[in-house]
Amino acid sequence: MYVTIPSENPSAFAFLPLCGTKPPQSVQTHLKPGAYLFYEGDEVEWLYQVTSGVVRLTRLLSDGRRQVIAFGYPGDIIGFPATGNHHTDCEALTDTHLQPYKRSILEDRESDPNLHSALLHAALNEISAMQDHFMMLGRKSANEKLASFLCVLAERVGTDAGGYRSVKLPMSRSDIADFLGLTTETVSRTFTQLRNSKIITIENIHTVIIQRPTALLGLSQGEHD
Amino acid sequence: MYVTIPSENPSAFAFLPLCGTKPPQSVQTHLKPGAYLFYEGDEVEWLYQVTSGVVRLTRLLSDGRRQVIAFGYPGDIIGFPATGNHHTDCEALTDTHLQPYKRSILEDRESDPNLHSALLHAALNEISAMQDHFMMLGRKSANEKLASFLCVLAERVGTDAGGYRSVKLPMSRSDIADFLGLTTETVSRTFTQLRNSKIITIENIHTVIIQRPTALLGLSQGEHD
DNA sequence: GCCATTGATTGACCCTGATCAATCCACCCC
DNA sequence: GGGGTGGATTGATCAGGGTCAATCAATGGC
Repeated sequence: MYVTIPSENPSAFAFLPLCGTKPPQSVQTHLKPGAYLFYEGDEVEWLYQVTSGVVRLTRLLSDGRRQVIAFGYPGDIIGFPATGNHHTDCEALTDTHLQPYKRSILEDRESDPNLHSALLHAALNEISAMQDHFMMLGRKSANEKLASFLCVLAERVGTDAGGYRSVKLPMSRSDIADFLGLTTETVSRTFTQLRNSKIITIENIHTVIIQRPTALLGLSQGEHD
Repeated sequence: MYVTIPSENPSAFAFLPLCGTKPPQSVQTHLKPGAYLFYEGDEVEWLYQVTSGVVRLTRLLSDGRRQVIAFGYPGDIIGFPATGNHHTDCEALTDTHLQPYKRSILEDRESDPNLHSALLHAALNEISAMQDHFMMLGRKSANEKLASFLCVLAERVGTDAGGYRSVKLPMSRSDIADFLGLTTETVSRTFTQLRNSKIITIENIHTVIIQRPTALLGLSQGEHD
């Protein structure tokens, strides 16, 4: 999941045609919170589609700075191989179920044409979403970043809570910070600001309710207050 | 071209197997400086590989903020379609020659298997390079950003100039700024800093010579001074 | 139940990079 | 050659967000 420009609203995350064949023993299809699916440098053997749960893809700099590349929500494909190796670490944030696809399906067109085509389109959508995310990282303020993030989550995985939209945040504040290019302190302060201006309520640390979605959307697009 | 982590050094930008067939009249294969290849929203009919010259891909926010998504250097593929429409504007910065590929080659596996496979790999490499670029936009200082940018350019398109590496910068300072998530003033000041610390010399506004490549690489990775 | 641990929040302060404004410079056209 | 134009540089100032540090709150172990 990337923070894309709301107006575009691709939203059409479709589940790929799942292959009916049972995956071999060697593949992970279920992760407990905190479990790692792969590490940076590992050989890519499988792509995965998240079917339930949330994972986090991170990249580290030698001095410890971290960037959360993406969160993997149901429907998302993770593990696209450029060279033969993973470029990120992947950790489960919640109980997560995965549908594995052999990497060769992407490279070898014959084995399963439909799946090949579906994975290809997922890769192309990924490129497009990442382009939008550049704008967010490079050009948006802390306010706009967090508002955009909440808008995208509300749209994609929000649930109804008494007429309002409720958003679960399985990740920590520092995960959010490293995703948006901020610090935990700034993320925390920005949450507080949104709460004080009655745009959201913070039910608990992992759940926010969006009280004024239009105001939030406005903020995400650069309107002040 | 994205600003990737230098140590990885993919660098292996290979030209695709060019199709021998003459492209139809309707396609652009040559652009003069300032000419646009496509605009955001245009229908994607062709992918292009830059064979010579440099193009710039940009995305605009309604309030005028701009993000340069990428520069297209020889070898780069531009115009990957997610939906059927372009998500960026594309302008030539120099005299540019392009090799067009029908979009259908990506989607239709039959027409040209080799080319299909080559384009697919280009797309996967693109994803990987963009992930590195996230780190740069989200987590690097102005110094590190510009140093990284110059390192990547030196590696990729630098030429020899009396034992030193000379780098042509066909883009304006504000293009660089919008690419790195900075302002033109900051880019300009950072160039001046690099010049004052004798890491580069600025031959003219569009050409820099790298005097101390190791120092520049160090800066790009977060070493101070 | 009590304390230790870890993450979140808040506060005080500072610094990097943005903003606003004033030259400067290269290039071009008469 | 003179002057006009637009991008680049430099300067002065400001502010958004980072840093450092002090609570606060939730969780877990004993």
